Amino acid sequence: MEDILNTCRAKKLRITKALTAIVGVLMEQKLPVSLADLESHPDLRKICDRTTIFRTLHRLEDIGLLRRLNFSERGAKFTLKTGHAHNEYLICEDCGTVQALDIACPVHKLEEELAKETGFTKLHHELEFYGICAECK
Amino acid sequence: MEDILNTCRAKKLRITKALTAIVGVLMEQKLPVSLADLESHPDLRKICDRTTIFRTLHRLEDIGLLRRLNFSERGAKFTLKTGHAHNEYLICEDCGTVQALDIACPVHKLEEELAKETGFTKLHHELEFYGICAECK
DNA sequence: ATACCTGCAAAGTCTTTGCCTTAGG
DNA sequence: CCTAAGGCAAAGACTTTGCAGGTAT
Repeated sequence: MEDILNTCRAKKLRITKALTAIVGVLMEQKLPVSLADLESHPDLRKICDRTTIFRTLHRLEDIGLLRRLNFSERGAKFTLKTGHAHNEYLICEDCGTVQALDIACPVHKLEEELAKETGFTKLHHELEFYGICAECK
Repeated sequence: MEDILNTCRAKKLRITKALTAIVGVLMEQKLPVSLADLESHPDLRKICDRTTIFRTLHRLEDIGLLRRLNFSERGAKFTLKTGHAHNEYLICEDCGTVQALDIACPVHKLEEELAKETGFTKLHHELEFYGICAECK
């Protein structure tokens, strides 16, 4: 938590009540969350409105602390980049549940090769497996 | 083309002018396209409107001929599932260009393991690499 | 003949911006 | 103090739906 706030300070963000609350909520998430998820979170509902969350998320993204994911049909989801970020997810197309896969990155080597072959920099990836889960089948 | 239309017939879709035109345009695409891309395509612009394309895409998705992808920040993109579908893409976060990677699927084995371990069925995946391309850097 | 399909317009949903106020450094 | 951040309301950008009329089978 302090690490994150220090990075914010270093990047000239002001440490406001909203920022600390949002970072706090983001830290306790096991899965990526949407803007709407945050808006309705009890710790945020009363202290800041949607616009503040929206802009704060973008600031965090700009300074490289937050990753935006696009796997939901409608709307982005966000996850902190700190620590052991998961980049692989398993999603049921029927009930919509998402689980992070706790596996070694299966495309790390490929990513390095791509960087070499294509000249792309700052490579990262997003890998989602979709299917129908055991319950829904 | 005939294969696709036959599948449509088998699934009780009516073979309308709009359907054949949309399938035709989809077949000539090398990359996934958005609803807006289709709407402005010269072969479609005059013969059908956005709603028709929207609903046709959903019908094609329902009968399993079309895949919906979510990698663009805003709005879905679609690609036919026929033949050698690409499931891996390389995307520049600055200029937004997308290229399909012509590589052997790097997660095929993992996908089979997942099916076995989790009980998921109908597994498929979406893998996107993001970065900054050589020109934009 | 009868479902299904189409087009237009309108309603939704979620994101983004303008502008004035508040408060961090 | 000075400038970034917050809040409200309104504008955007797409997507989705209702309904009347057209068309494939």
